[in-house]
Amino acid sequence: MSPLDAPDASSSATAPKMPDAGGAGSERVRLPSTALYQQVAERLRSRIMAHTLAPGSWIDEQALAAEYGTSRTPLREALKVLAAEGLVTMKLRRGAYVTEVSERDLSEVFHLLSLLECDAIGVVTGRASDGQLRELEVLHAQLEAAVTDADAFFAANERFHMRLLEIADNRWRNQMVADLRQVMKLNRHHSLLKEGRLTASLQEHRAIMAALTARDAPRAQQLMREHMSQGQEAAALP
Amino acid sequence: MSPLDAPDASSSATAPKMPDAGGAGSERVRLPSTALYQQVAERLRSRIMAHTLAPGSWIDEQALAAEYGTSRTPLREALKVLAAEGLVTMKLRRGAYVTEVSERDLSEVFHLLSLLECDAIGVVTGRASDGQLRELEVLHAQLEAAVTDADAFFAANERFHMRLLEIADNRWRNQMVADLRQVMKLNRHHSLLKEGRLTASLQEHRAIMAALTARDAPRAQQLMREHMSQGQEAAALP
DNA sequence: CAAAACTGAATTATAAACAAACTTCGGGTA
DNA sequence: TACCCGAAGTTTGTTTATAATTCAGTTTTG
Repeated sequence: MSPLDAPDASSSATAPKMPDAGGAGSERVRLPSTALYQQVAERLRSRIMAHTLAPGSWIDEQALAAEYGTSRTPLREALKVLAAEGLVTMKLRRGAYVTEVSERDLSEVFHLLSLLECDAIGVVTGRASDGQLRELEVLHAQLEAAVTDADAFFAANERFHMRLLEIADNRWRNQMVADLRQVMKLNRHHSLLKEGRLTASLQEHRAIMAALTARDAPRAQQLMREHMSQGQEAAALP
Repeated sequence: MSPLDAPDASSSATAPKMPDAGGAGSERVRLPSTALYQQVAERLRSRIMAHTLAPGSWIDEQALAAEYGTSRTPLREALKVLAAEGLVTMKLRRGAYVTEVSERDLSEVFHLLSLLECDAIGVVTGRASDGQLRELEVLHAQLEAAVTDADAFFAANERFHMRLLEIADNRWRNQMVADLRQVMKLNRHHSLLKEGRLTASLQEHRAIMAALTARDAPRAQQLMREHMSQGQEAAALP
């Protein structure tokens, strides 16, 4: 049987109850819908992405455990997970620090992302149903509508790419892309919001969408490759 | 995926002394050159690959911890790492079981391996030094010499592919390929040793090597694609 | 005066203990 | 006979404690 994936999507925004460190709650109602180490991992990811935990900085286990109101064990388990994702690096007997991505790392990650997404879009042009293409058109329309709001544009862009990958429907590729995108976000200047870049990105998306509806796989792949390349150049410079 | 591994793989001069990992004796080694959870993870990987821990079987934490002479804590940390690599799957409140790879999973993994290795060989044809190509020729010669011994052939094949990736020199891709290959090995019948397949694989390698020395990137990629495809077909059937 | 070594605190790695939850087995009832 | 309910046992998740190691500050010596 295929292994069932835990329903805990990485975007599980439902943090039901934060374990209050004060312990004032006399109610013993506990609904551990997700493992504690996963909640801790998610919170750590957020802080790392927001650069509240800066790249290169060491992670103080007991300080963070105290802040989250847990013991060190779930936090250490979460650190192992994040290390496997590449977000932190573990040093023997010295703990974990937030991974620093060099310019070269960024280039390598972009290269792989481009490779994987180009492959994905090739699969999609060949296999997607008309309804799924319609779905992508809807997401693209959201992108068009969000041209004035950089944050909304970024979010819509991410939704489009993620949906594309879901339609391509390769569990392992999806996981790899998710991890790579996380690593990419470690970089300080992931600003695809340079003024000119935003409209340029939109036009590239428009062309990609056209190739998709035309089910022109080679063209879609080529356009995606250029799109990713442009994105890299926009992100590489400070 | 764990992109950053401890640099102990390289020939660093620091502590090449490896304490016996199987030391179940009462004597405690005072020089832990590697973290205990990593040793446990390595032993678990071996057992999973050897199918001593069968796919789909649940993992008994305290039984394994007792067998390894450790407490449950390092074992649980190792399980988290293996889960991130895709070797085991964690179920909330029910523990971990060895991941079962379906026929479809295998196909997906092969697809990605092909994609990544084709890209790698393309990079290598463009960037490798003459000395590095010579190195690959040596490894290929080992492959030719091992045509009579299936195990030796398998090992030489792995060395060749691994060296190719090292020369391509993308840390993140290397880690991804390593993880994917591990997952692939979960499958029972990874027998690339069907009688005809072995010599066919050798000939494919010969052609790939020729394209490499000729620095013909498109041809090398095409040949590698066919090589991986053949390998998949050979492995897919029981 | 500088450099090496020693001592102390702080932090990590591991182990053991505790509590909650899922599973299993048994009994009762429709 | 089949199904529902419940308690005991086993297993996981989390907390707490212990041992070992690193780092910083100080001292001592050449």
